[in-house]
Order: sequence, then structure tokens, then C-alpha cells
Amino acid sequence: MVRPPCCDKEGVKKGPWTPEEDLVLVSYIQEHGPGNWRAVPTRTGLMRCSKSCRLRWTNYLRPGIKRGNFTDQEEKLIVHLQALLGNRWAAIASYLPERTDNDIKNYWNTHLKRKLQSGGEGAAKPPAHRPASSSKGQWERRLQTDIDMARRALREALTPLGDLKTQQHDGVDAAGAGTGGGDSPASSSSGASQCSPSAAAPGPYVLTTENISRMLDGWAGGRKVRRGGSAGPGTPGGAESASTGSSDASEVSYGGAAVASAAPATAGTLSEYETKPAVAAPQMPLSAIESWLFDDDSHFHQVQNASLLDVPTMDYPF
DNA sequence: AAGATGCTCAACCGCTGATGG
DNA sequence: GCCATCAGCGGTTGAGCATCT
Repeated sequence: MVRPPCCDKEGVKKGPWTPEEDLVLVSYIQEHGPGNWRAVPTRTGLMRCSKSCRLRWTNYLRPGIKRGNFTDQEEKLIVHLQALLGNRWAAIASYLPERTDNDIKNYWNTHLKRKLQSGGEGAAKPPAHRPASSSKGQWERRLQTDIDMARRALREALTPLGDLKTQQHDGVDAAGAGTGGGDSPASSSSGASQCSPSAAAPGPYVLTTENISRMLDGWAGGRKVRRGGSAGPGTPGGAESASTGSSDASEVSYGGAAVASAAPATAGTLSEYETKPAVAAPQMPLSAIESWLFDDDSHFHQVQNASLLDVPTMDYPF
């Protein structure tokens, strides 16, 4: 059966989002929480398809997104995870809560791939993925292994490079059987960190309409405010353009205690989030991940599927 | 200064898996 | 169990900007 594309309908707008549309979408989500994307266009009156709304939110408007200026640590982590997981960007993104899969994918394709190619052929070859014939049991096992490997990779990435190689033969945790269900932690586990929708209390979104409109101030209306230079990333939103460099709402603790809705638009809330130094590494999320990792360290010694750990030594050229 | 080329990244497209009737 | 619908993912495209010639 051939399903017509969801955006085939007449009157569905495509192309770059305008600040007004962003505002409408954010207002709606602030009120109802993300999710039920199908209803968004009709309820908001946006002439966009649901998919487009979801994408706009997850890749761009969602609080806590950091743009541009990938740190060395993030780079290494991405490379490492990519080598382990392949091009499963959502899974990779779930380990970088401030980054979107799209962002990581773009960064990989435009920076890292080239870097690796020029610096060392085959430093990180993506493993073959998702054999079409794998049974469900195999698939689930592989998922768990992915999670384990990613966890391990993350731990390694967070470890000073000098120590890395000594850990190459650590075991893999086979324990986590539980939750793991998903190809994409992004869709399940990331929920916690990625502002996953309604599951978590829709609550604390930092982006009040006022904030949004402030964010959108200075948006020239052109498609891009070019990244780089002093201006922040090319986000029209310019939360970061208002600030220095790549910081935007990233440290907003939308998941936690109520910065957001509580954050009265009046209180110049945005400035609270503007003060983060552009180069600041994602300390918060990473440290959270770190503690998760190291708390669970004992599991690393339960080797179960050692063959899957034959990851080539990561000797990245940068 | 102007055109050509390269680079970046937001957005789109098509597919797959999950879910509900 | 089947089918329709929806959400999410990864690959690709193309507009706009930067840099080069």
C-alpha cells in the first residue's frame, strides 16, 4: 500500500519557519506539552504538517538544546559512539542530551567524517547494522548490547585519553536487561533528559511566549543568521544570538524543578539562560551521565558478549 | 568588486516500528 | 491477525553564507 506523504495536502506550508510560527508552536506546546502532533496543526492553525511541527520542536525549539561549538569531549564521544552504534543518530543523541540527532548527524557529516578521513583512514568504521534477517530475540539482544557498548563508550570518552586504552578490554554490562527497550534510547530513555513529551510532566518549559518573542527579537526574517563569528549558531531564534556563542536555553532545567513555567516571563528569565559561557562544556548533563555510568560501574565487569566488544582501538586524529 | 565554489544546517522525504481499533 | 494511523528515525536536499580566485 502506498501511503500518501503526510504533507501532500494542499495548503501545507513548507520551508523555513517564521518567528511567528515558532511562537505559535511554542505557545501551544507550553500549554499542552509536546505530543499528539497530529493535533497540533489544527489546534494551532499552523499551516504545517504534524511532522514538520514535531521536527521543528525537537530539533530547534525544544528547551535545552545547545547549538554549535561542539566541545572536544563531545566530538570524541560522538566519534566513539558512531563507531560503536553506526549512524543511529537518535541513539547517539541520547547520550548528548543537549544535542539533537539532526545536529549530531550534520556535525558528523560535515566535520567529523572528514576529519577522520583525512586523519586516519578507517579509524572508525560503522558496523554493519540491523541485519534484515535478525530475529526479534537477536534484535533485542543487540539492542541491549548497543546500550552496553554505548555506556562503555561514554565512560571511556569521559575518561582521560591516557586511560582509555587500558580499559579497552573491560567487560560489558549485561545487566541492564530492563528498560533498554528501544532502538532509540532517544525515544525511551532519553525522555528523561530530552524533554520527552508528555510522559514526564509537561511541566517546566522555560520558553514562555515572552521569552520566545524575545528570543525571536532580532530575527532578521532571513532564513539564517549565520553561525560563526560572534553571532551564535545559525538559529533564527537567536536565543544564542542574544547571548554569546552557542549558549542558549541549554542549561534550562526543563526537566527538573520548575525553572520554567515558574519562570515568569517578566523576570527577564531569558537572561538567566544567556549567561552561560559559549564554550562551556555540557557539564550538567554529562556529569549526570557520568554519575549514572560510574554508579553502575560494577556491571562493566560482567562480560557477556565479548566478541561484540572488538571495537577497533580509537586513535582519533584529533 | 564580482563571480565561483565550498560549507553548513534547517527542513524535507521516505521508510519503519509501534499502537489502537 | 489485519489494517490504518501516527511517531520517530536516518538520508538527502537546497538556501544562504563564507571563502576563494
